[in-house]
Amino acid sequence: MIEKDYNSEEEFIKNYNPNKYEKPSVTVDTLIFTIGEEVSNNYRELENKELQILLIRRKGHPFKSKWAIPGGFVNIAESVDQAAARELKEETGVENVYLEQLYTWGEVNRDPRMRVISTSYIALVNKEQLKVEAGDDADDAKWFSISAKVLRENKEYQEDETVYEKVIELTLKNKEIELSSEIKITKNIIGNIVKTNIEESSNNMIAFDHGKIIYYALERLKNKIEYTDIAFNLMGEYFTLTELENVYEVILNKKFTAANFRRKIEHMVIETGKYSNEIGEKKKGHRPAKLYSFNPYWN
Amino acid sequence: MIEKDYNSEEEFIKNYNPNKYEKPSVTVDTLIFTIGEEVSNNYRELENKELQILLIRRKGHPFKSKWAIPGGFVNIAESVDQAAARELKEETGVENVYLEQLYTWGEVNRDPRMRVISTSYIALVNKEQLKVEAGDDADDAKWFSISAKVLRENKEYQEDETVYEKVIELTLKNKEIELSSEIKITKNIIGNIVKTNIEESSNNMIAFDHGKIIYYALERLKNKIEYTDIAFNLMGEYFTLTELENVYEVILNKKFTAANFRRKIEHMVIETGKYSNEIGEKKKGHRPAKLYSFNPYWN
DNA sequence: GTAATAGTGTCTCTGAGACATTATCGT
DNA sequence: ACGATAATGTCTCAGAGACACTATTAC
Repeated sequence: MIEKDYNSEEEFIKNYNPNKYEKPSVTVDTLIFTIGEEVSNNYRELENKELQILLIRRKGHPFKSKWAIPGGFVNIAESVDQAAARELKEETGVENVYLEQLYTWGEVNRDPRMRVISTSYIALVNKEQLKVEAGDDADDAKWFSISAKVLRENKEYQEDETVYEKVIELTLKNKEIELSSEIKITKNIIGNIVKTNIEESSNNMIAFDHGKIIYYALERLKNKIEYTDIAFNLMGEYFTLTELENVYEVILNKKFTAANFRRKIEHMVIETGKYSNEIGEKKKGHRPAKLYSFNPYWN
Repeated sequence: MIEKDYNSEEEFIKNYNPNKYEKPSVTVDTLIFTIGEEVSNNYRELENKELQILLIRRKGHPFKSKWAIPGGFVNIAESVDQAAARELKEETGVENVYLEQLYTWGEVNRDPRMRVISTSYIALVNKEQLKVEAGDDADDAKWFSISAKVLRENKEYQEDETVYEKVIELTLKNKEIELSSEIKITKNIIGNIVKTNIEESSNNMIAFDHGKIIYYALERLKNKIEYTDIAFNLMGEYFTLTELENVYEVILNKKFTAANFRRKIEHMVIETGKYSNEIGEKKKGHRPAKLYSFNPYWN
């Protein structure tokens, strides 16, 4: 890069040509997660919880009528964070929720139209706070439950190289439709250097590389829920410990023992003195639970 | 976004105008970390280890003659990952080292010339593998040792809001020069929602927002070294457990007890049968140490 | 012998997990 | 009374940390 030697920074900037290089387009995608519940018929039983993500059916090309993570272009006058928050608000009406940058996807051929670099964000919202239940939306946005299954796992010890492969099937479904994506994770170990590669080998009705992105987000959630307090972003103001436990179980896809779970998180919550049968219409045929709130001083 | 309704995806793409929106420029910055050592005069003593980062003195505007993380524009035909690897190779000559995406910085006024979105990467290299000791480089690249000090910490419990503030002083220095940056971390807790903000309040001879980026990378390193094997990317093929311990200590800025540290990482290493006095010219006036190598099967 | 690092053994404390037991509600 | 969830107590096991101790080298 050879440039004329300007004396002052001001002079330099005045003469700078910002279109010297061909530029990629930059977009944001916001993965909106929430906890949904299936109501049960039994008056005694609690609702079944599941992790859900909001997807949008594309109206135009490319990937017309396939399902995609909501997103759009970053305007020239807004920060990338702001663009993500804007997309979130447009789609769900909510603001001031948990919003964390996930990853920037920079492969050359992600979008058939042109070179697009996309920064993805994770948003965690509590379903009670959603003004409009998405799904009524003109956009054809719907919540999909998320589940992932390991299809294959393989480790090969060669001479100078260890290769680890795992194939995951990601399933996104609701009452009307079921989407799926097969993701292959490859770890390549040579000497001390571990290289990890993620690719989407096949996919059913999911736009772009969004299956891969959802998988990546799920892994991030699993990690962060273990050592941070992000789970509380999915809770309402008051919650029972069983509800909180369900959120952990749904994201980590494993069961806890109630007694152990309570000890694990007791320093993060505050007893409110309220009970689950006092608020709302949740009359259940069993012992009412104490309602807790998040303890902002826990660490 | 109103678009004509094309019948096929091919037709749509052919007619798509990729310059409908004004685009930002996209750059990559690669934070190159290594472990450096100060040789000691005492024949018995081991070298003092320190965490170092490679910075470049800017030759042109803006921020002329200030120190910056090496980086550059993403070419239209290369992926963002490739751009980061290319920058790394240009600067240090190394390839096939650990390279991890850190974060994408998308504030509007990061660069006075124009709108620049920058994706930063962390590279971990072993100094022995560096062909050219950077610093001889025509680019005026130099290694700086990194240290961070907490200047102030404050927690305020207001009615509906908890505000936590921490001010960190980041110091980057080598024999000739000392740079510094003051970084303010603010946590804002309202209800269940925790928002974290990082800003650079002041800065001495560091270009752009690079002080903030280095701080962010340091935090990532501290986190990941605890639950992954990234530390081994900073080691050579053979190493002693004391060397490994030093790497952990330098990054985490705390001391371990040797016996405990050994138990902690024993499942990640393999005894090689070699000893530290057999390789190289490291004749030291104390008991020679066993040499270990990374155990790729540890998890 | 000395001064330095290398390496091991033991104790305590803490947190996670398994499991058993009691409490309380709506029907 | 029944069937569900709520809540607590106890035991074991594993890992982290503190600390004391022994081993081995170059000079």
